[in-house]
Amino acid sequence: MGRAPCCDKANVKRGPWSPEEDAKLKSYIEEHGTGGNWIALPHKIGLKRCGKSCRLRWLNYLRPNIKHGSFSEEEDHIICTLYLSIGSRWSIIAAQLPGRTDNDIKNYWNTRLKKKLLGKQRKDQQSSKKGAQVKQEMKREVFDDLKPPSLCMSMNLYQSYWPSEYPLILTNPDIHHQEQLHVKNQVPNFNQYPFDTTSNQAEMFHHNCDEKPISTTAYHPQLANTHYYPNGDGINLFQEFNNYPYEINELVYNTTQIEQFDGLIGGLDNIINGSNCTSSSAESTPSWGDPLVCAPPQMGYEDCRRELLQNCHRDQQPSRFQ
DNA sequence: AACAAGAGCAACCGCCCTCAG
DNA sequence: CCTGAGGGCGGTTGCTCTTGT
Repeated sequence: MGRAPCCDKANVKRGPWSPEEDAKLKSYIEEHGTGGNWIALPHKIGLKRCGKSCRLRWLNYLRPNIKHGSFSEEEDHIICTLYLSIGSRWSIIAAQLPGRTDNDIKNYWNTRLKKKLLGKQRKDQQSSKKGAQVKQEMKREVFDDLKPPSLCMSMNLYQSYWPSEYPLILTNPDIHHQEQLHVKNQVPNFNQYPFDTTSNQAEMFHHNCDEKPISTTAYHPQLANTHYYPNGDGINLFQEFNNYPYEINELVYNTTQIEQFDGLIGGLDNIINGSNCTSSSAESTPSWGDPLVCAPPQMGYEDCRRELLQNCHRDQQPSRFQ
């Protein structure tokens, strides 16, 4: 048995809202509120609209303090940084941008920011392409048919917080296609641990890193509310990374100019916690292609875990976190 | 000037989660 | 505990406007 529709689709108006409908909805909600029931709302006002449609119209367009118009550079930066950190959780990203709706941000990302990012990347690549890179690209064409190299993304997230004495090699998750992206020098060697997409990736990481590096999430417990939860054995750092959008994986995988992503990820601190990183340029505010120099973690694994748990507890998270 | 292609965005769709009965 | 309604959210669609030829 299928699910009952929320409204009689044959008898509701669809398509663009008229100014009259907007005015009706706006004045009613401003006077009476939503009443906690969107489905019943249109009947009360005499609107021939689906309740969900009313909700969407109110949230995305009619409610007060909605910001329309172009996005600022700072907003761009926040969106990109959070997208790289938490993926397409538009409502969470929107919560960091007062006046912006998740729908707005989603549209903005899909139509402009994504292209801006990829366009910049391609331009950079074209201008600096050398023989080895061409070779790598040819090799990658074969690889395109395979699973996106999600681990590259997750590894890269660590970069800003990775102690310089523990340089990284990014490795494709597919053990049969170990094309490596050298981020800094060498070691540790992830290849020695058999990898498949269903294995416990956190365990592997844990093993290799001697518990020293801490995830961005661990530094920013606010984001832990989204998905990254500690379990009894530590923090499950990787459970979401397989869901990373392909183009971001590709971007990270493809890039030889990791500094750009350092800047993005390191910028999280500026956005959420206040600065823990310093820009390598004279400006205090990081911008595109502006490498950030981040201090190595001051906290150890246990410290971070404790802090994360405290935050979970404070925010009344379910007991599974304790 | 006319047409096609592309870009931008509002709105819809449908799945998932929560919670009341 | 089970079920179904409502809300929330991410993905997608399709209309309108702009730009290029």
